[in-house]
Amino acid sequence: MRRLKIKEILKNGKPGTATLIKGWVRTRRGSKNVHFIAMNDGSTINNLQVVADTTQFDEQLLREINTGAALAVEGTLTESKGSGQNVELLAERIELLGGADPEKYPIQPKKHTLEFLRENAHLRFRTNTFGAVFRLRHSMAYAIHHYFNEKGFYYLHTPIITASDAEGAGQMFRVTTLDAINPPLTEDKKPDYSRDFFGKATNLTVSGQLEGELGAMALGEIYTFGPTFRAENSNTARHLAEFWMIEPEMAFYDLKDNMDLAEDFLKYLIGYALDNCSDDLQFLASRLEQEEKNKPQDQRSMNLIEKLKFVQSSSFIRLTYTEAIEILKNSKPYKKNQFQFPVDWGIDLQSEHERYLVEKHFKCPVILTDYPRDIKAFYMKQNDDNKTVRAMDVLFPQIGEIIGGSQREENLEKLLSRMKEMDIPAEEMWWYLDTRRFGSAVHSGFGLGFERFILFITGMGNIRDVIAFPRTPKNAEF
RNA sequence: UCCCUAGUAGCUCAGUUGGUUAGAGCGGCGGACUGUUAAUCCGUAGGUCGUAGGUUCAAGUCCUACCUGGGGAGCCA
Repeated sequence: MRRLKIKEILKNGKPGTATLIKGWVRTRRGSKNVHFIAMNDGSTINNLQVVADTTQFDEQLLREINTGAALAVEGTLTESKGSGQNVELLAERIELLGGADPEKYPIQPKKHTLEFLRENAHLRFRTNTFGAVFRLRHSMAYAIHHYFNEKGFYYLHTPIITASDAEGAGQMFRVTTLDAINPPLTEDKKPDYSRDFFGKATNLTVSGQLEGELGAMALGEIYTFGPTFRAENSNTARHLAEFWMIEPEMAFYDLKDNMDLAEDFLKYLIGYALDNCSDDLQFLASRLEQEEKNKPQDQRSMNLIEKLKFVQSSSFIRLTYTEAIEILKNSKPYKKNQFQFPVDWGIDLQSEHERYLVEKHFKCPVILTDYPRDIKAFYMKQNDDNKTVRAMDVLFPQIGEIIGGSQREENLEKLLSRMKEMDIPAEEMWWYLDTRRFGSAVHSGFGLGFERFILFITGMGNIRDVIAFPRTPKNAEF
């Protein structure tokens, strides 16, 4: 008999059909005559109830059907006599595929804290919450590829190992095969990377952007979607040492085209989740509502699904950094001295400033543009005012910066002079600069932190709970 | 990395100004129950109080260091 997925049975199952399922026991309740087994196979958040006539099965077998055990169940689909489900599986044959010792199995049919489940990350997929999170994560990854494919973008695989550390996007992880205790040394007693595997010092990538630009300047529109590594000692609910990033890069796009794409892209993904993941979203939404009940009234936030619909239907507010500084200087918290950090043109905005703009002033996603060039990367297009660059940051409520991007500097001389000012060795970047030497053109791109986006979509609070096996300082378990 | 905070049973927590045999709920185990919905009811076992030092007649409780988690900040996606 062919195994059916529970998702399919709950959707299309006809009473009277002989059916085989395989999955894991969520709960078992029993009485003298009948046992009820809630089965989940990961295909959906919903369980299928298996009904087993106690007298027809071996007592020892029933005893071993504990939470966490893997079973194959063959039987007849029937209309449920109880409330709570339409159909259930009347078991005729139950095979214990793998038991789960109830004294040792850590996942109980009760509410666990997210912290505890994080320590059991290998088993947390078996909970409703993490099942929902990881099905959503998959759907969003799929939707991202679908979106770009429909728009004629090409998926470009940029390297994971890179010799350039020019971008300066944070500390990098060194990749080496040199002996850690006795590396070959140069004359001035430093590790001799010329004798390393690649003949030079190499690291894990912090961004695929620079290589992405090379692809865009021939293929037109590309995107990368791969792992990214930052060796920053960041200990927050929004940072990972290993995370996934989507970086589209488009020839002939100016900053406005870039913003239009970013906004349309985010809204498409939200719409895809609403249309295709409603069971999981519904579960996460009600889970969040339970949590919100413990908070004081004024700190409660919008229902997850309402929030997604709101962002999907709103026009993101676009304004320049300079305008944002004006708004902040005229704000109540500024006048009452409630900001912890100063507000002045030229300084980088702090989270408290971004949060004020997004959550208090506009109450809507915001795209900030045209930042002072001194606080932004070398490759950003310089404005004619000689002070600002064509950068854009998309700011979301609670998450903060979810997208960072810019129009790129396509003028070779301007790019070179900026690199010189910032002490970036142009010789090592010859390949990057060649795009400006040969057939240069206006182009733009941005980076979307995948996990930060999944935080937004799922309403989860900690980035370590939206990636299967989080890598953070002092944590590389599993 | 900085500031704050926490670590007590498998899990979630209580444990008074330091004072005798460390408590509960859930989970586990045993039993009851003709269809349950994280079932219900009765019974029962289960603890080097994060680790290492120190103060004290006496430390789960006070002090120091370290480890780990959480909240906030910085860096950023």
